[in-house]
Amino acid sequence: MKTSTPAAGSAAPHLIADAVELVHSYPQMPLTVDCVIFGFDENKLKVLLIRSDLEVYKGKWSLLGDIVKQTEELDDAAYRVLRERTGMTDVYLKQVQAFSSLNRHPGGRVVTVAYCSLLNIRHHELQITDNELHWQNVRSLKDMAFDHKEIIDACYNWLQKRIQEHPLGFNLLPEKFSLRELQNLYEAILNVELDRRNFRKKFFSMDFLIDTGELEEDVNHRPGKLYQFNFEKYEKSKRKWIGIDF
Amino acid sequence: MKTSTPAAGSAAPHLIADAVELVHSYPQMPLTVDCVIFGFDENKLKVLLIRSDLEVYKGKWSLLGDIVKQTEELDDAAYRVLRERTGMTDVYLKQVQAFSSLNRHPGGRVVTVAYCSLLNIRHHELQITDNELHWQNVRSLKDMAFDHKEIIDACYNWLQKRIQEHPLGFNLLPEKFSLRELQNLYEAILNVELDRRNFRKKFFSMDFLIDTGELEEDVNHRPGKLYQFNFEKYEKSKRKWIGIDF
DNA sequence: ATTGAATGTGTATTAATTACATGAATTTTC
DNA sequence: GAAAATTCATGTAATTAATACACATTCAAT
Repeated sequence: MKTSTPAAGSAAPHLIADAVELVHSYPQMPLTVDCVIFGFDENKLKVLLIRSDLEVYKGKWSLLGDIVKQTEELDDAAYRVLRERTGMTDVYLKQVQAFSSLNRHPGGRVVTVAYCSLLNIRHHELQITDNELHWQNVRSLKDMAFDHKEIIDACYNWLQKRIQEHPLGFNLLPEKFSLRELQNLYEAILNVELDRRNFRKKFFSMDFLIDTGELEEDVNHRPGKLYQFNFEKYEKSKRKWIGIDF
Repeated sequence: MKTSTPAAGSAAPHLIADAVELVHSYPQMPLTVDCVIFGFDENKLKVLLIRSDLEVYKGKWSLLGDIVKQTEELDDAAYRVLRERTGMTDVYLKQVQAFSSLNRHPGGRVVTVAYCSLLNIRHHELQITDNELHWQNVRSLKDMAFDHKEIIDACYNWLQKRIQEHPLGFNLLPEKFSLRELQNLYEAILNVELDRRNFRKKFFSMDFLIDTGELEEDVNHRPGKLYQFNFEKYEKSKRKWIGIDF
């Protein structure tokens, strides 16, 4: 998953043995990943939660997470959680932050690395059959297990910032979307109201939207045009951005 | 260091015991922190390195890092490294990213969390007596131990981005600085040339610079005014920032 | 006193952001 | 099927921010 810098791969065996011995002397601790999985539905930003499997937290909601295996990279562990829980593979996923409070887990010292994931709540692969799972409004979280409220807050802040600088939002929408849907998404995530005309102007001037020529269906008013995001063109443009401002 | 959400602190003892048993069944692994300590000197961005203590990496430079203790938070471990190595306490320090490649350490699986630290290279508390330490130009790194080149690159990218949105840069300068020094800092970090008049206009319009009334000394040309950054005023302003752009 | 080098400031141009109003397409209502 | 209601689609003027650019001032060195 991560590009790896081979670490002294061809060094003499006794040197490696020394290093191995050193590492064996290091204190060890359990490491987990927790996925903050965002979805967008009914014009609200949602997060996917599961009932805590700990009796101490009975009834409380928690994030989807798991231990990191001895020979597993963090990204892979997070993808594994996503795959096992949602059945989805090509999902947006980024590491956000490690949390290490000593008392964050009632069972003892557990360090966790939080990941932010974005997916389309209507995606056909997404089979949330487990009735212990549910999508909850991001702004009505309370009484969560562990430090998961804090973790979600961190990921939500991260998302609010990131979505303004990178085209992440499209991961939350269907492949084809109307401009109104896109604006609703931004308004929900940023918790602001935006002027429709200026919003459209902004996105059109970026010139990354492809007009599919299709129209919305099953909508009880004049249907809007459907667009796709031109990821290919975006990748090529890669703007260099200087704008000191604080 | 981190605000901690007490985890089911008052739950029944047998429930805690269950949780403890669960955590004991988790795989464990060594965890370290690595500090990317930036300094600014001779109009160049520098990073503080130390000779690797591993024989496998004999002669190569590495970051300042250490193991995370069983009952130590990540932030505290990073601060400890800073304190022990530089003698400095009130230092800018932020977690950046965890690195977990399986082969990143020749002695076996070691996950590390990278921190970005900024300090004034001339600070009187900074005692780099150890001649195994040295400040190296960020843009002339090669042949580093572990994946430390990759870690520095990540922190450097993080810094380039962050410094445009938050007043971090001042941590690299003396308390009182000239506008020219400030501009040199930005130019060095962002690797661009900026127009002097527009740069000044920009900073003055933010209105966070305090004119100390003092002038530069020991400079063989017309001395510039010395300014301080008004952190207090900045903290109060906390602009809310909406600017979709990518 | 003259030269050199860096500081300090202002203005005109361009680009980006904001505020704001009307006509067109489609569904619902009567 | 005509009228009402709703949402889509678009343009322009005013403001604000970013950029490009030139000259007078201060101090040090000679």
